[in-house]
Amino acid sequence: MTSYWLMKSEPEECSVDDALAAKKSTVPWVGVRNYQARNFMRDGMQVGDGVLFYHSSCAEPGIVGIAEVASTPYPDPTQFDPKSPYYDPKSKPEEPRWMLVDVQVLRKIPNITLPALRARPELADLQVLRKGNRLSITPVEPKHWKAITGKK
DNA sequence: GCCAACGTTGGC
DNA sequence: GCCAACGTTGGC
Repeated sequence: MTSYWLMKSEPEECSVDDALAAKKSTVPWVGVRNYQARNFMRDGMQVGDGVLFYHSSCAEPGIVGIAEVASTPYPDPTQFDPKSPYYDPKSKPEEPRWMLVDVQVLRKIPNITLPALRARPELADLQVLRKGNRLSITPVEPKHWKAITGKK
C-alpha cells in the first residue's frame, strides 16, 4: 500500500533543483534530528511512496516538487561525522540513532505557496498547515495527495 | 529579527 | 515522573 508524505527542506540546504541535479535526481535525506520524523522514515516509508517536496525557511515556502521514496531506511552518515552540523556524539555506529531514506525527485512543479495551500478548503486539514506545526516530515492523506498532484 | 509553538534536557 | 529552562523551527 502506497503512502504519501510531505518532506521539508531548506532550499539553502538542499533545494528541489539541487536534488534534480544530483545523481539519479536522488538525495539522502540527511539531518533529521526529530524522533517522530525519524520514525516516519524508519518505520512508515516504503520504496515508491509519494513525497511532496516542500521548501521551508525561505522567501516563498511551499510545495515545489513531486518525489518518491527511493530506498529502504539506513543510518544517516552525518551523525557520525564530527565536522557535520548534524553530528550526534551520543550516536554509536553499532547503534545508530538516526535513520534516513533516499528521496528521488520526479518532477518540479510551480510553487504551490503556503497562502495558495491555505486558500484551498479541501486542504484545510493538511497537517503541515496546522498551526504550530514544526515537524519536517508529515504523512499526507490520499485525498490531499490527489488534490495537490491531480493523481491517485 | 521577532516570537509562538513545541521538543528536549536535566534537576529534583 | 514532573516541569522549568532552554533550544529550535519556521512563518512573518
